Amino acid sequence: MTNNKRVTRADVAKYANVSETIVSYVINNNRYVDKDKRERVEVAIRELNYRPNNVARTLKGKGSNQIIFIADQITNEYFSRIVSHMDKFAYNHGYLISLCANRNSQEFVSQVISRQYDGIIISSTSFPDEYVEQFINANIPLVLFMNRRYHNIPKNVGIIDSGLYSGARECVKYLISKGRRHILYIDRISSKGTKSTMDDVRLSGFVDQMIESKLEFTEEQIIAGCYSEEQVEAEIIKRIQNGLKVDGIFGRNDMSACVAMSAVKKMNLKVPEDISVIGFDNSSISRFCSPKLTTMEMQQEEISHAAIDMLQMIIEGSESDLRASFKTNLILREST
Amino acid sequence: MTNNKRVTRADVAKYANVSETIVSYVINNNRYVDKDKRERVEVAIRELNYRPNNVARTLKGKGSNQIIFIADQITNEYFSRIVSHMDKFAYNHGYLISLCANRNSQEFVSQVISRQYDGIIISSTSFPDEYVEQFINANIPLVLFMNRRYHNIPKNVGIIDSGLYSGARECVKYLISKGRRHILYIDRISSKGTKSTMDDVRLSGFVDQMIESKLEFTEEQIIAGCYSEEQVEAEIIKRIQNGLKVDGIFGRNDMSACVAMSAVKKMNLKVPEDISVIGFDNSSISRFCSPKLTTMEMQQEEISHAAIDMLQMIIEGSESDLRASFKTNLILREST
DNA sequence: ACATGATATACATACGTGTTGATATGGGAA
DNA sequence: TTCCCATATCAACACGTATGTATATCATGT
Repeated sequence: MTNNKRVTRADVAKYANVSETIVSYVINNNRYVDKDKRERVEVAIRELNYRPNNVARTLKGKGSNQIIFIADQITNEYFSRIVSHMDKFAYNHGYLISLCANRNSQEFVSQVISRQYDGIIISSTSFPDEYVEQFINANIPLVLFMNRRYHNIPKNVGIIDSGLYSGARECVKYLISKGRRHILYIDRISSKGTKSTMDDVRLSGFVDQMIESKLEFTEEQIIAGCYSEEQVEAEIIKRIQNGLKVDGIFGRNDMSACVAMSAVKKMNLKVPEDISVIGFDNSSISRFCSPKLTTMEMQQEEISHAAIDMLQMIIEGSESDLRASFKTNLILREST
Repeated sequence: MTNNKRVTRADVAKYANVSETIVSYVINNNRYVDKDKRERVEVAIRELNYRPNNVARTLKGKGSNQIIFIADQITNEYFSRIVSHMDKFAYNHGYLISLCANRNSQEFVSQVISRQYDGIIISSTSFPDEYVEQFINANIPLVLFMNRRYHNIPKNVGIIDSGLYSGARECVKYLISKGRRHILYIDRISSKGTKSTMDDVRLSGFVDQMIESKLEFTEEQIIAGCYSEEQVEAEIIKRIQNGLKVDGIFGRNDMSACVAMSAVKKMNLKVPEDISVIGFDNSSISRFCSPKLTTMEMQQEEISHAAIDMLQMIIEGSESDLRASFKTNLILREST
């Protein structure tokens, strides 16, 4: 085991026979430094394998080069793609990403603030407004995904509409264009302990479009709050057997839609002949299930790029437009 | 907009009319403090909403309470489950997790070291040994997933065998038990720019078991290095049409297995009658594809728990066993 | 000749915290 | 009394870095 003391700026200075200040100037490249000394410092840095301590720099106010991404559900394919893209783009800007899910506590908020992240991205249907406000008051650069409705967002907070709301409306319209009138909405299958998602924008989009298109619509057409696939299937079957008329199903995500398809099959009905099914996310199950699922694709890469870019803008303090909206893309397959 | 200066220990001291040192003692609870003053400090902390700056504490050597998880492919369901579990367990220990994928550069290694993470977890088939060594030399607590072979790992580095190697062997044995003799291996569909995965333990498991079971085996039975589903399908069809005998297919993950099933269907062969197919990961596509895929389930929650626990052990310096291995679990469905 | 600007260096301070060592008080035991 | 220990406090330093301020040298232009 080699000697293990952290190599510091003082070591470099000693090795290069210059003052610490010179070393600092070379590293930050913001002052005149004699050519000869500069070279000696560079050699010393390489030789000693020195790297400025990021923690100390952060304390001095240079930023932590870290971004935190606050989400709720991180365990689905659609989300992991976004994370992956963000990770990539963030790194191009020199940032590392911390990820966390379902941390809706004051304790957590305080921790985040005390860690001096350079920026925060929130994509959560359950993260309370009150906590978002604390981040805003702490003046931390912030970008929000409009997975749900926010109120009174200042101009210096980035907002990204990833198209979920309009996408959900598109889904309904498409089912209508296929002659469907009696549409069921299947919410996501939640893991225990997660809140209800009644302010989810996909659901809002669904409801708004149903009303705007003057389709008949009651609460019975929404299946939500289920914790297992079996429960969802049972609910669907029960409602249809109780006389609810259904010729179309809109799954909040592809998983929900697939579960709905199993339920339909179990009732010896055919997809899409008897009931059309449409999903959301264009995840891999939508391509491999049978029949293949018509679904809505999001511009995940573009969205991720926009989020990181916006954050960078805010961090740099440049006065640019911090609102962006994206459209979803309908992928036609066999289930409609 | 409220006044925005960071509230610091000095503010608390002033508010409570005590010295800064007293505040520190109250927070760290490591010295005698007068009961009255203690209460005043506690009130002040609450009133001012003070929280010790994590960055400054880190600089003073108290640890950053951050862990970094280095991976290669983070965009699949199996992995996102592990991340999700880790996030949960880590938070219970007071840690936040940074996530990053495919950062195989010296620059990145230096960055990680300079950020003073309390621990590192590596699950990558491509992260070079040389960099791992740097982490070890820097004395950063480290846990490795045996996704590939490592050499000369010191005793104070945690190692977790998640069962991929033995699981792969189980898959082969199971196909053999079903009377299959001519088995094809389908590697993962890689995104451009990723390295070949010839030291992947699943592949090793496959090869070793094929040889041990004395099945005929040539390189032609391995389909790897493809960048798209179409390419994989084409390769399978080509080889079979060229006369390669195939009655079983082992997909490195469920996605590969599903693609293989499409190829088989396109040749008007039947799964499982003509060719048995087995996957790996028990991801959701394995339940929704048709026929439903036999696959191998990993103990993701237990593995994640073990990783965080080990890291905690190393950080605390307690002398415990830092080796753990898990078994996979065969899930029988329709494809075999 | 002088003023000016570019080049070049170093000291001292600050970021917000944890901890050492010194000091003070009071009570009980010798 | 004197000694010891528990209680209680705080000034000063250290972690590793960035930078404002001060100072010095030198070439250039007037």
